[in-house]
Amino acid sequence: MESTIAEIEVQRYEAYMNSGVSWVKEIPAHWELKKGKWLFQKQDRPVRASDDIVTCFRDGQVTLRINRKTEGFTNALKEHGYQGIRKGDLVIHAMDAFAGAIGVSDSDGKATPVYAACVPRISGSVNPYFFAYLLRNMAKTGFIESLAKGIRERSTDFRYSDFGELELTCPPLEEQTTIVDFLDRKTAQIDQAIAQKKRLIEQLQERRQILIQRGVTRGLNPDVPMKDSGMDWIGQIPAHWEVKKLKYVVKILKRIANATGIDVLSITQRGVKVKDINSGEGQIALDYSKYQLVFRGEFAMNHMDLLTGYVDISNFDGVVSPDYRVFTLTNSKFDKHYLLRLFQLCYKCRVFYAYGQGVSQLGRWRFPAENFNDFIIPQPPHGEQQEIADAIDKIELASDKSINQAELQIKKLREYKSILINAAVTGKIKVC
DNA sequence: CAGTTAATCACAATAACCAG
DNA sequence: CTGGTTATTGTGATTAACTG
Repeated sequence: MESTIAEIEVQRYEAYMNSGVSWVKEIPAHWELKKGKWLFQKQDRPVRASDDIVTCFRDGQVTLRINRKTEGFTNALKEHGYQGIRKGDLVIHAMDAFAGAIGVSDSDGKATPVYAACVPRISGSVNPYFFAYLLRNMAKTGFIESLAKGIRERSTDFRYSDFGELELTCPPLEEQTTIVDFLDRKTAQIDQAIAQKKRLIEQLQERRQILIQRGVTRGLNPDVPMKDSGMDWIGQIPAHWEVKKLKYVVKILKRIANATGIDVLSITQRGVKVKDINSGEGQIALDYSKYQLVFRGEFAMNHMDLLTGYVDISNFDGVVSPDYRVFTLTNSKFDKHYLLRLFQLCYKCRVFYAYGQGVSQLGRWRFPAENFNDFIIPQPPHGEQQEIADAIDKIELASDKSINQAELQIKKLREYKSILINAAVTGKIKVC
């Protein structure tokens, strides 16, 4: 933590004193500690006819709801107790303050009664943006949550009255503004760097997908002569490849266990995993004896929902839901790992989706056995299948490495950002 | 009664369970 | 096999139930 702070040119204030409050040990000697209520006053404004709803998000942005998103909200039948919000108000969201829902509004509008709209007690005497940074920092460090009186998870109820009793670090006004400007600048830089890393990850994932797709459907040699495949989802394939219906390649199995005590497997989007049925998590079946057997090396597929389902080769002996599809390779001219890549591609690129059936395309879109059996796949020579599968393994390994690295960098940037904000608003560092 | 506090809703995503 | 349903989580709200 200290070493991360050292990355910026650390400048300390000349003198410090004990703060006397629990959440910060010492503060610059010329700063003051003031209760929230001496600095800010709660406003109770009537709602105007033209007001739109202002929302305070957990990242601290306080803006018209429609600026961020328009869906996923319900509208009140009668906006009982609603209040006016004005641009520049320090807004505290009593329910979600513990998670950082505190900020300065960038718009005029109205909000629900769980919001507190605060203005400086003496106009122009404090910079609300400084205190928004400070309070969000107190949320991030868990201090606001520690004040909770209620029992349920979101009961923190950090209301104006609680805010009013807090002793807040209060630098001179010019310093508040200097700190705000500094943090605005720095956090914008950090956010930009994070956005860049996120784009990089997207690009890596996209590129990986393209390479996998190319390998599976066209092979590794780009110069090989091509022919029409007759499969609408591929188009052309190498001229020396063949095609086969799945029923000549794999066989669907259904072996009901009629016994319990066997490991229950779950088919997740990260592969087949052993499910912990004693943890109380997820859905639990009344009767596991009707589950079907899966042996190591066999395929298991969630064909119940072509949107959220997936397919994998099991690394475990166990049982899965009888609603799932277990099948095994029966054609010695095919390589298991090439097939798996092909199937997984068909999920990710919504190829199977086109062959689905059901009442709802959202959540209930199945892949009927008949369509599965008649599904036509490319058949490269066996040795080439192995080469393709090996090449894809390598691609995946390399891109995983880059993606993990970028994710780690994002994590570090986020940490750095909160450490920086913490240091600036509590006077651990002097900014200029 | 108004203002708080507790409970509940909505919606999306994931991974299924169950009855006929 | 088909159609209907569910548990859980996160994050934005709304609304019912208390309390003085």
